[in-house]
Amino acid sequence: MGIVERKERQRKEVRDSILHAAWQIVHDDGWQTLSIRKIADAIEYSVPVVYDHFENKEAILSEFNRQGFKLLGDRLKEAKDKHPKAAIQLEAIAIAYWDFAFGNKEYYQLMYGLGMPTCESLNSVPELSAFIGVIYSTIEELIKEGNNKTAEPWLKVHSFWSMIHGLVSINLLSTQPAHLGLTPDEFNKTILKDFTKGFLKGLAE
Amino acid sequence: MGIVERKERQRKEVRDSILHAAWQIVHDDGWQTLSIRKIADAIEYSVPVVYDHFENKEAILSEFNRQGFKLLGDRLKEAKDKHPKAAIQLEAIAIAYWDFAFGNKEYYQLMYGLGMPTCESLNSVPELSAFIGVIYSTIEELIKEGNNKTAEPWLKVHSFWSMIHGLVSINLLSTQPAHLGLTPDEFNKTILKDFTKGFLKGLAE
DNA sequence: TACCTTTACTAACGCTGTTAGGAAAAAATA
DNA sequence: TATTTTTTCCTAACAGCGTTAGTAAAGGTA
Repeated sequence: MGIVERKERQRKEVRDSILHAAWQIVHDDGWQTLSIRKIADAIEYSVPVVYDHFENKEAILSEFNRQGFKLLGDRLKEAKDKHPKAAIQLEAIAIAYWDFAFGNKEYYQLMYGLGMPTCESLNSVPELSAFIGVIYSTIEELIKEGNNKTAEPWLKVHSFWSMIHGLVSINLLSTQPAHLGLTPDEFNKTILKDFTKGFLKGLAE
Repeated sequence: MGIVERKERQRKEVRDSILHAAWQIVHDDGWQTLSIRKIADAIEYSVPVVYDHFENKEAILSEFNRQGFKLLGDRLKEAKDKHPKAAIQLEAIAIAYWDFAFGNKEYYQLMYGLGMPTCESLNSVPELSAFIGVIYSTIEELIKEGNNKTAEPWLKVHSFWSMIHGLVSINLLSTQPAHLGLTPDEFNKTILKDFTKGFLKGLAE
């Protein structure tokens, strides 16, 4: 008699409906508004039932976190496998990464812990343009000095800023283990200098 | 008679004490635990007093957001002004940026909206290493093909990943305006390709 | 039918941001 | 100085949150 099987099946159905409802809420109103009570309401069960399937709210988020990285990995692999040469593969990976992030903002935000309280900002902070200005003026100067006069300063500024911010934020989210016998700080400053070197070469042509 | 002046001074004192208390809480236990009640408790006033000085919690965070960008801008300017040549200035800026971020984690996290619910992770997600693997294998292949055999794949992987993530997350936080007559998407994909090109050059030596 | 296990509920605890309304203190006026 | 007005500040509440203890009902077993 398949009683236990049916029970297991029903259990899984409820679990899936929790994830489905959660995703709907996140999709509609963002991670910040996701709550256990809303999920319970959506699946037409009481609150403690949710806790029979997930230890706590974080466990639900973890599930999506995993899904997100799985999906991203798959997309990168797909993009890579479309081309035979590694050089072209790398660009395809970059584009695929970009498309994933913007085609699945909810996933990406969760995966990298984006989306804190004051996130509307960035645009509305006057101090931001002042700090960008420091980078801008330096790069402007470099273009003036170099041979690559057609280089677009804004483009280069964004590239430079992005690189550093990416490096920083990845390291702020997870404490990297030691690589190559270097401390994480040494390792990352090596990346920083390596990148700056390549960046300068791109400006000097 | 300086009654209004004294009142204004006292008002400012309370306002400052709110910010001071808030900063202490954030420094001790992180942004996630900051609450109006805790602030009120720390300044030995009741909750509504806080609302006499800040419209809401976000206004307090905005204040620190501004401070953060101001401080970052100043640090970058300092670093820049220590050197005469733009090329060296740029590296100094990169290092100063890094040092600011890790010397002022609280500011940086707020400024870039880092620090969501499931942020312990990144390390504990098995799917992450799978997705990194796709990038790793491609770069490994490129090093094998190129002339720069001593290039460190891990270093390059982190550099590549950081660049894309930085670009993505900055664009997810704020919708960039159109630059150079390109849509933001076009603009950023140009950066992406430009960066990939330079990156490849660095691998080929 | 009597028993036991599973399932799902109500109700609570201690938090959160935010605000309405009233008491007390300070200042201004008479 | 006494009275009135204004400012200051607090208590208490609303509505929401994650989480859990304790209980009633339903399902399966003997």
